[in-house]
Amino acid sequence: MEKISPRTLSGFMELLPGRQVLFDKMAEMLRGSFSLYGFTPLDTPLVESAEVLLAKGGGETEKQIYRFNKGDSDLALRFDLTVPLAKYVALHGGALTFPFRRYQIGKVYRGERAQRGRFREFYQADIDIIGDGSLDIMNEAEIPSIIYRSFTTLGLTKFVIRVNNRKVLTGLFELTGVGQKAADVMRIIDKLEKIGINKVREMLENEAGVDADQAEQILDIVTCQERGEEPIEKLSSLKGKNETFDTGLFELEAVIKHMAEFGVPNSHFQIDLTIARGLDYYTGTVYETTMTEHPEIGSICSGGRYDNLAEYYTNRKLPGVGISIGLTRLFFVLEDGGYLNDALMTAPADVLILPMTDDMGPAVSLATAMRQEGLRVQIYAENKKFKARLSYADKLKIPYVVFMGEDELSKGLITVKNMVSGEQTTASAAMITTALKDSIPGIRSGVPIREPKK
RNA sequence: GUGGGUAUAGCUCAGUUGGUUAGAGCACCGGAUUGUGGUUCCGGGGGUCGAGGGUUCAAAUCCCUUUACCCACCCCA
Repeated sequence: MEKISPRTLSGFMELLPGRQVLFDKMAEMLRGSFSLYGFTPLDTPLVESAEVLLAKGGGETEKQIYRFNKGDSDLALRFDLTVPLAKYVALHGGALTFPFRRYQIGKVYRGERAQRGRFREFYQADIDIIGDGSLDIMNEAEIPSIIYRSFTTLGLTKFVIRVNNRKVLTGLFELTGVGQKAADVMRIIDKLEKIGINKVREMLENEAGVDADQAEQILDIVTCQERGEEPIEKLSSLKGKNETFDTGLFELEAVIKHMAEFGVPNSHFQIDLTIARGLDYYTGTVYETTMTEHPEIGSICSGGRYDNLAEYYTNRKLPGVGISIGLTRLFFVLEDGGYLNDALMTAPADVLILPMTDDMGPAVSLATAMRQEGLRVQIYAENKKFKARLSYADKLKIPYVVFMGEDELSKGLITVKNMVSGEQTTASAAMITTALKDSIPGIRSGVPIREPKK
């Protein structure tokens, strides 16, 4: 029979068991961090009606979304976790308590060309705080501290949380007379770090149709940091001329001030007037977190404030603030930096039982008794050679193997072998179970270094 | 959607100006060692050279087409 060649689609990721364990550890640590801030877990469907997901319409989303029909239904895969959240709060708002704080870790889908750090299927970890009618700016300052805690908990130190405020930019554009072209100007300004000031100047003039002196005014403000100027001071000089600008500046100052109180050290955040985007529903504060040692991978966590998340689904006004962490990207950064290593590796079982007689009964009873005590146990029931069985334990890094052979069973005993030290002990099942129970918690947190063979 | 690159064993890759039966390392299986793994040694299985067509006495190698993947742009986590 002709075989179909097994393959995984481009941009989709599959991990081998060892790395999957590490990925799950990473997700678990993030959940731990999020719950410290009082967020509740949420899960929503991967598939939604296309009408719901495309409510906003137009733009990149429409081009990149996976969309398909099943019977008469027009369906789509979610391309982020924020739109489904909007639907969720619009639908269940009556039953939720606001401000609603939820976290969600799940896969999202984008039908774009895959490349380094860009996947078609990837995990996002989102946290959002949704208010009913209003939401205090304090929440916008708290979000970066959650990023800070989450990343440092994972062991990361080399990252910067950049903060900006869209109202500041919008106001600035109005002030310089390019308000009509705000979207294009923002898009181009956002490229500053990547392509440099000269190309940006060129693009502003050629693509956005901005006058040379208008471009100069904007660039003067936006790149002030590179010249060693203090952004807040620079912006303050423009105060009182545009309402949107003033509001944005006030918010930016407040966020910066409270962020410090929330414990984000100066070294890990900066005002960056060039970050503008993320998805386009943001209306005020925006965040973008990049890894100092992996600029090529792009933003690993971004988000911001949106004034009316659910406007396409309800008349109820539900402002919010949130961020999205690109877990799949984060995982590669963590692996590359050696943050996920054997110290975090956990074997799938604590004990492997090898029944060596035809009667599996005693092995099954022992497994049941050990599981009752909280030990993670596998029975190796296959009729393979002894060395193959031990090799199985070795490959899976299972730390203890129990032998149940004629010799032991006839005396009512069992033998346990410590796969790390090679030591073997023969004793009653009860004694061994108790001894393992005491030693396992330490083992489970990581596989100890194997002693060299003599 | 646009541009560039790559495609040889399960994986990572060699393969000379086209020239006998296409190789290595890792992985896998067996043996040395029938109740003792991770080391070592010996042996073994596994390939329509991505697919289709062409040039040639002869193609993994040269040409054309096509597909997939990778990288970059757009955009983004």
